[in-house]
Amino acid sequence: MDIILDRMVKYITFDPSNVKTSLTVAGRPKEFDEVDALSRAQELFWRQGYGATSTEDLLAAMGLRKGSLYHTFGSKRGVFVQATKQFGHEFLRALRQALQQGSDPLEVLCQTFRALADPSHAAAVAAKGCYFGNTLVEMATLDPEMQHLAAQGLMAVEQVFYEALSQAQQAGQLSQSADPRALARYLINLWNGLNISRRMYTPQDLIPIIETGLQVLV
Amino acid sequence: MDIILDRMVKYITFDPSNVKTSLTVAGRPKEFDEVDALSRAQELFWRQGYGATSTEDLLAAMGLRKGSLYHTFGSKRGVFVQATKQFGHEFLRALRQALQQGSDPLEVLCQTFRALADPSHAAAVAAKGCYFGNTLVEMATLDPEMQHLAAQGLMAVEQVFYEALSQAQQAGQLSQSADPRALARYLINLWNGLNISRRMYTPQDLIPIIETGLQVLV
DNA sequence: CCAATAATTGACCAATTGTTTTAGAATAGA
DNA sequence: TCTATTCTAAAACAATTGGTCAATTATTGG
Repeated sequence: MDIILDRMVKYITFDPSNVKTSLTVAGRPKEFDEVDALSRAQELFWRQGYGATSTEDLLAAMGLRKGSLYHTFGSKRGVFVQATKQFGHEFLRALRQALQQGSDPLEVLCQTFRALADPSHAAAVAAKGCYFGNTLVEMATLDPEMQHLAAQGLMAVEQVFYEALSQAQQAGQLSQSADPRALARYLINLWNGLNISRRMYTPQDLIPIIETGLQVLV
Repeated sequence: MDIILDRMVKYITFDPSNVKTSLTVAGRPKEFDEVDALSRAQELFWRQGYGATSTEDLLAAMGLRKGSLYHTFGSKRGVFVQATKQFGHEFLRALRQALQQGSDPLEVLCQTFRALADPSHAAAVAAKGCYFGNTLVEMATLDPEMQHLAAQGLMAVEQVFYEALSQAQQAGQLSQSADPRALARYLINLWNGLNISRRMYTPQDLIPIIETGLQVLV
């Protein structure tokens, strides 16, 4: 992958004499799909965290042998870094699509929070919670770089919230005196709180918490 | 300890013929203070979590040899359980004292949250965060019993919040239509959120989040 | 002093950890 | 076909993991 990317860069940037360079490269081709393998890793890290996931766990889930994993990703941590980055891209793309497409972004925003108290959603995702939040808590005292990566993810979510709130304000759904940046951060904190509270309250009990939390928007 | 407790129970409940039973018992006495040792363990679990703390880490911090640790606590998990219980008792005692003693419990409650954005507090505790919240996140998918223990701790905090809010309501500081139970849970969620948000924002940036979060109380 | 009990010590343990190595297999380009 | 390159497979690795054990030491009560 890196090799091909490297070639792509050269392909585009080099002078015309090199245009004929192939995008592929000599050598045995990969027998697995990197994106797919990272998705499996993602799932494990999401459910169990980094420390509680062993390399053997990863190998089994990704369908790889040690050689392939270490050749491609360098280390267990390397898998974690790439899986986390991939999750970030996927999650943010989906979130942006949900919040930017509807005609009423404020309503979609509220529904996004309310969905966290939906029992069906609860069964599927609540056990895992927020990938960023989990990683941030686990890595905070162990790996500053990973902590930063997780924090970056959440700040990107903040940005999406901010854009939705700005849009709502321009549409007159939000008081002109409201501060969309401050509200976005407040909502991130509500989000983060629910990542923990979900594990101690029933979906039923989460509803009033969410409604009280969203009160500041109306 | 268990032995002495057992003797204490017998001492109190048995018929007078057994009153002479000593509270101590034959055998070599413990050379370390259990409460103190658990405090050291607590500190480690708090900072690094359970998985990232090895038995060797524990032995070094607690000043014990393997034999003593396993004789007294049974397992690494046993240390975790007891350290967590001890933390719960200590933390809740301190919190109750802070909230129940002042003449203005609502004000103390707000100050408790504002303290989370105090840089000096940040340096000391923010890196570790909330023991209950951290444990809840880590144990949620690994150890249901420990998850329950951590959740219990947070629900006890909820109860302390509830009592402060009820008191404030009776004193007329809170609208009669307010629901102290719902507000207490909302505040627990604010608390839980800050346990994660603290790791991505500066203390400066936490302030408006906290103030917005406390807005529902006025 | 003796028997019973309990705590400490240090050696020992099997299993698992993340990682490396070495040999071979599969491809592209010359 | 030869060479360079990349990927895979399997074995081997040292280190660390959480935990056990037998022998010894310290205490209480009779």
